[in-house]
Amino acid sequence: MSPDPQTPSAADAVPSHRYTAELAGRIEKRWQDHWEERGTYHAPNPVGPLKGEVPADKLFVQDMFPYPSGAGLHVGHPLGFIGTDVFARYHRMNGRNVLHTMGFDAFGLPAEQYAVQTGQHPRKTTEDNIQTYLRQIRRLGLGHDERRRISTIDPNYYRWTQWIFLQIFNSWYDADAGRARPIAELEAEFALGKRNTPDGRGWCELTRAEQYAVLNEYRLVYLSDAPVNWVPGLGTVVANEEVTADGRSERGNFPVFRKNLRQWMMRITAYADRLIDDLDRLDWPDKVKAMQRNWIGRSHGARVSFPVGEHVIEVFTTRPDTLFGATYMVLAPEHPLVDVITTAEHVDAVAEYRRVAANKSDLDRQENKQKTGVFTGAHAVNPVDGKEIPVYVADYVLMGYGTGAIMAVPGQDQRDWDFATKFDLPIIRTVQPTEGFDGEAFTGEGPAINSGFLDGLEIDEAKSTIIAWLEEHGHGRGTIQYKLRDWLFSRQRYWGEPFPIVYDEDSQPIALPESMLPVELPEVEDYSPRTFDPMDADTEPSPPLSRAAEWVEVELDLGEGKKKYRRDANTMPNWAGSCWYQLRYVDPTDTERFCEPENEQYWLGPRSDGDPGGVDLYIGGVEHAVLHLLYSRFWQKVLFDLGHVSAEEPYRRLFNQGMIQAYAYVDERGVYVDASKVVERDGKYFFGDQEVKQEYGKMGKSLRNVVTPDEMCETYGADTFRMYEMSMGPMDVSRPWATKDVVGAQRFLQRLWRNIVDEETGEVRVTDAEPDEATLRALHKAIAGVHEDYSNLRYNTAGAKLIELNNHLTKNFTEGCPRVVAEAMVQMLAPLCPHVAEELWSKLGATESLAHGPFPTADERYLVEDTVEYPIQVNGKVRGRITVAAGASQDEVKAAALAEEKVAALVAGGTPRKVIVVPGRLVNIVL
RNA sequence: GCCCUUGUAGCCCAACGGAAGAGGCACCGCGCUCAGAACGCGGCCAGUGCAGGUUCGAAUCCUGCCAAGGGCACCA
Repeated sequence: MSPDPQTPSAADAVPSHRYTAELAGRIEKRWQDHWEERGTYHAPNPVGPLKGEVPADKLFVQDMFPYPSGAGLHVGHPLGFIGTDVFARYHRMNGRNVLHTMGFDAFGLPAEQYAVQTGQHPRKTTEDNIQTYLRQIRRLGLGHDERRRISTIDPNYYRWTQWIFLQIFNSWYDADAGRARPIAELEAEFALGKRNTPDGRGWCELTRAEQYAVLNEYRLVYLSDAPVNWVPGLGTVVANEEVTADGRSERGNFPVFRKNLRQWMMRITAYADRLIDDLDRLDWPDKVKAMQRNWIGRSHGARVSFPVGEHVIEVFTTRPDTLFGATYMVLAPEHPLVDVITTAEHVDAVAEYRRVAANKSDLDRQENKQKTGVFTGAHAVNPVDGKEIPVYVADYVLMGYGTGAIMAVPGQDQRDWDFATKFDLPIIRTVQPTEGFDGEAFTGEGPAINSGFLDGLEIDEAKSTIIAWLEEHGHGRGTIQYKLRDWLFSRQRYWGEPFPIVYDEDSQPIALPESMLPVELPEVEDYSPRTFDPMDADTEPSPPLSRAAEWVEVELDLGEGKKKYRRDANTMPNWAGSCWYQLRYVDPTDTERFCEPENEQYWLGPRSDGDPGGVDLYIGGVEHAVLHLLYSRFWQKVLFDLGHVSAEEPYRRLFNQGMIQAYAYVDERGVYVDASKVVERDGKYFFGDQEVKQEYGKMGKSLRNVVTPDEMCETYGADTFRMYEMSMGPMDVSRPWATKDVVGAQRFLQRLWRNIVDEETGEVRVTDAEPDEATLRALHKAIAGVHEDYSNLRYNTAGAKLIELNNHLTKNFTEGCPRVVAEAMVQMLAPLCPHVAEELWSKLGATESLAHGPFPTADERYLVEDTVEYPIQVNGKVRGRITVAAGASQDEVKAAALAEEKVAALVAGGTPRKVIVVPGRLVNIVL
């Protein structure tokens, strides 16, 4: 073991039983082995291989699924892991059956990329990384049930990912019933004639292929030829959620192109309403709820039809009440009606405009907010007043939202106002602006004007009136529009779950039967995705699996005798495995089912009326707000609808931990220097003799400011590291890492150790003396406070209360502190610093681990004071103090306050206007 | 541009609408030491981003502004 760098020469001066990093290291290793050998953190299930005695009171705590990166951990990563561990330990000590474990989300691009660089198989690199990761987190003393470790790349795991995919594939959304149902039930409805086929023929008259084609239109997973996000630089398509606001891929930051490709989609839009509405039932941060609502983007409005000759332009608007103010219309450049309605003399101009628009990237469109457009020569008829209004083509209208066409109301919409002023189009206000309004478009509340039969109505009333009118006259209808799109579910990668789908000679997708799962990844020569020039939009994805000819071409008996089929060569996106892993944690070794219903109900089921069920506490970063958390909720709801699970939501309570950031330093050349070697002098920072500039940001290799948990454990011990990390601030606040502050946590543990153990002899130095009143008060106050703090994830204040109590002991008991106090303190310390607590607990004579308690409870007697000191305020300023019995009535306190010498002088015989007595706090006299 | 979050000692952070300080780091003094501190004791340090308002009383509630961080962004 390397010598502690901070005490280079004094090693022999250190008492042999001092709680040093070296001793902490030995203690930690010993207890980690002990826990593992005895399965201390094994949580029993009601049924199945992990069956055991289950207390009714349970707790399921989960960390967001880590990806086992090759770079290893920095001190920011375990923040959440330790947070869940403290919570789990606290509840375990208080008698609950606590499920806490950690597995790995191990498919993904980095392993593939690393494999390409090193020539190693992604499985090899991934499994190596997992071992490294496990070694790193083991050192932190996390109380995981190791039996429940899972990994998405394990065929025994992805077999069930594929199984769930098939469940979704074999379902359709019954909008009338508001839930998913098996596709077989739909087929039965067609067969019985309860439901008409698209062309009206009887179900039996259709060929099998035609029947498949009809059903495929309903499935919750379907193949689509719609435009998708193609990323040549990655060689794969990605989901909308994986495209950043500036039109680049979240991973790799490559340009994204819209391209028509045949891809798998999941019909998440069918669940849009439930995904929004059920947010109200979740204990989640408002921020995340807001982001999901935003992403789903539900807006209420109307579809309105505007005739153009014999054609009809349908628009979506959230402001049907402003229909009388529609002075022109706009089609998106890609709108199919553009070709149809453009008049001969405008054809050239329109074609030119569309050509230019097509070549603009999304970024260009966004950066240039100057309105552009061109007249089509056509006019549409406003259904409310029969007026003819011109139809334009402009790229400020997007094909991807609503109907790709709008009615323009410049009086109430700033974008339309801008366009109208530029093209000299009329502007009619249809909402009376508030007095003094001197802006352009008015978007506020007000009565309708210039709107015929709507005049005088407020916006909401006008909306419902006009919608009723539109529906009555067949010009439109009220509707709801969503921003959410279906989920693009295929990727052209090697390192992911293969689809359990084959194609027959008609290219119809056919689901493989459950008995053929898992469909395992084949070995291939070259597992790299074929990537292209990132800017080259005219490229095609080429999945690595398509090159595994002997895997793709298969002969199977799918009920029609042995036939040749072609496998789907795509793989599932990274998110697939994390959509359901909480269910597998519950039943990790079940070979018959993805999760046994009894176990699911016990750990995840609803606990009261209206409770959606789910994990009791889910901690992770906010970056998954709309990706993982939306997808996961979607899968959960499908499984719920199909009767496979009892919980409607996967994660009942969500908590976002903050990010640990760090200072970084750049020299004159702008090059980052090793942050650990920078020293501060007189408010300036120096790297050697060179002055450097301080920056602040994420921890990372490129900023040269990484601090690892390994080095913290080495230098201070895991318990000190845990203690420090939890006491830096509240869990949800981002804060800067400061290695120099860690020593505070270490000093605390040393003092606590010293209060119980003789540093010279190693003997326990507690006494059997009865603690004095003040000590009992301090103890029970700490107990009460610590309970509060642990259950509310306020570990920083819990830690402070322990320090406070320990400081009291240090000051008052130089010859050893009373045993009862020492014991309670060790128990309270255990969730934060489990190793040293176990060690002290056993030194105090225990033979059982502290993992399952006991945990002290506060005695009310010591929480109430006999006497209370009241500050007396006169007009808000403290002028004196009185001490009265705790049970004194308000009148007694008031009388005592007025009698106080300085106060009486100020009141000087007059009558105060008001005397406020706040029981237990203070008295305020208003003169 | 819109939405959300956060502004308290040199730094990280506490404080049911009720005396601004729980804890840690840094700093200073004294003690113990040949010496040192990862020891003991004690201390220094802010009036809560700014301006208003509500209230007997505001760090806390409300309004506006400023700053930092995050999300969304021509979504009709």
